[in-house]
Amino acid sequence: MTNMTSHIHCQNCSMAALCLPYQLDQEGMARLDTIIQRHKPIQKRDILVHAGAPLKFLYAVRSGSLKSYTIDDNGVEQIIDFHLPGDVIGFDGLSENEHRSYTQALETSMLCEIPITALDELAEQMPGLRRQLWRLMSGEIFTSKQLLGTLNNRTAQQRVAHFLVTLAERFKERGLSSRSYRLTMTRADIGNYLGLSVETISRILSNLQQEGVIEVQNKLVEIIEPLRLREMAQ
Amino acid sequence: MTNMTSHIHCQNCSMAALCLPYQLDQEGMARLDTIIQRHKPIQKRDILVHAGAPLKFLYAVRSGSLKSYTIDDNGVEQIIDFHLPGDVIGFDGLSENEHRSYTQALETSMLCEIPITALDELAEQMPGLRRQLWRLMSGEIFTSKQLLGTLNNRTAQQRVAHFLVTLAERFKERGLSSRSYRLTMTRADIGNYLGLSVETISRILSNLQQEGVIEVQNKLVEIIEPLRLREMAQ
DNA sequence: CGACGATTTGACTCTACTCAATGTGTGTGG
DNA sequence: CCACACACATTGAGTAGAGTCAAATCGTCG
Repeated sequence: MTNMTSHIHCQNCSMAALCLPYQLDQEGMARLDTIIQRHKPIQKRDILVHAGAPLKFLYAVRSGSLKSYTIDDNGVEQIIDFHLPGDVIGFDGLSENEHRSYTQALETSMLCEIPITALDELAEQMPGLRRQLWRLMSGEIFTSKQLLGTLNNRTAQQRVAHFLVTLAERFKERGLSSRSYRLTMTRADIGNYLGLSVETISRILSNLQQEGVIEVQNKLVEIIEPLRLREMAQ
Repeated sequence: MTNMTSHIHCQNCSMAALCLPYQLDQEGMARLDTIIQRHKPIQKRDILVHAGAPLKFLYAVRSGSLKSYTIDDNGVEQIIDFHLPGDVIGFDGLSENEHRSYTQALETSMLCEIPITALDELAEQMPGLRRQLWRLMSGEIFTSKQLLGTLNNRTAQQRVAHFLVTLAERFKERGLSSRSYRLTMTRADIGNYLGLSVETISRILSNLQQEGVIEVQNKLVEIIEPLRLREMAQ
């Protein structure tokens, strides 16, 4: 039997428009494809990278989802990101040549492995790739600063509403339903990320459901009134 | 009379180690220097860049300090960054080719203006410059995600202590005293940045002073017990 | 089927906010 | 150089939103 993953290439990956290949021509995509390794699937709870480990690869998410977190001086986990297909993991480590956070799978996930040195060489020759790398990093800078503003000066309800809206937008970009989706992270993860307690997350999801804005069934979320939810996020 | 600023070059700039020229050799620095314009000094309250304006230049701070902020849908200012000498402003705009935030001087400040297109061309030819650009962007990604973790799940006192410690570290990197410094931003700015009210900032600075950890005299801060302050930031 | 982790709900507490009043500094114009 | 005005900062009192603690229920994976 042939390797089932052997036919996966940037050229036919549905996430290409969000990922490194964005705006590359056929030849550029083919060149990028040659340096990329397909990583074996990782299982729920598996740790992809450890904070402090040397940064040899960036990883692009092909399917599934992951969370990144740091461990602070008190040994407390602090989630800094959730990764969906098309996201590139590891940019925060480039400055020190080592990973700055842990990244753990929230479900079985498939990844592409991109060697940094080969990527640098390719970026030298391909202005389009260089621009996309800048674009991705710049976007990450903006969204994390934006998030800062979203969390500061906002109530618990606004934060949760913002979280749900942002997830919906991200799913939509990925060709998935922005109306209903599955949360692969726990309530505790969401609370940690938003700076709220588990109980508060649970209560607010219940309230939003009672008000008819969303339907929640365990991990499944359905957004009944997208506009109202968006207003609540302000 | 000759232009007083004409003798300022990357080669003799004291901020070179923090800025774009880091780890470039003499020749590389000279090449970088040719594309950089010295911007005329900007005065307190002047706005350097407006959100939405096309991104033509990055700016490096040579002296002084600035704040960056967005205006949210409710017209409320949200400060996302304070810039000190050596910092590069504008990375968050690369993804959309326009500035994503406003940047305003907190005091009279001197800036270097770096044309993006020329920088891209130079980065193509100079691997060291490319690496430093990656390093700076990556560092910004890390610190803003780190800050997220610092603000979430932390009390007002921890946030303020963290803010003071971080400023001290940044002044130290810049060859200035990490023991005493002047806050160029108002208490309201600090509160906005940390997600706290002006009153809370004021009260906490008073408390820290009463406990003998710091001395505050208006804008002047002296850190009496750096270790204790650092502990309080945890 | 059983055990453990995740989630929900309730009761009480406390931190940081708001509102209000007063004090302090800075800068401008006469 | 001084006086006045305005922005900035401090301090106090009362309040509310989110945290903590506790207990019950639900789901999932051996």
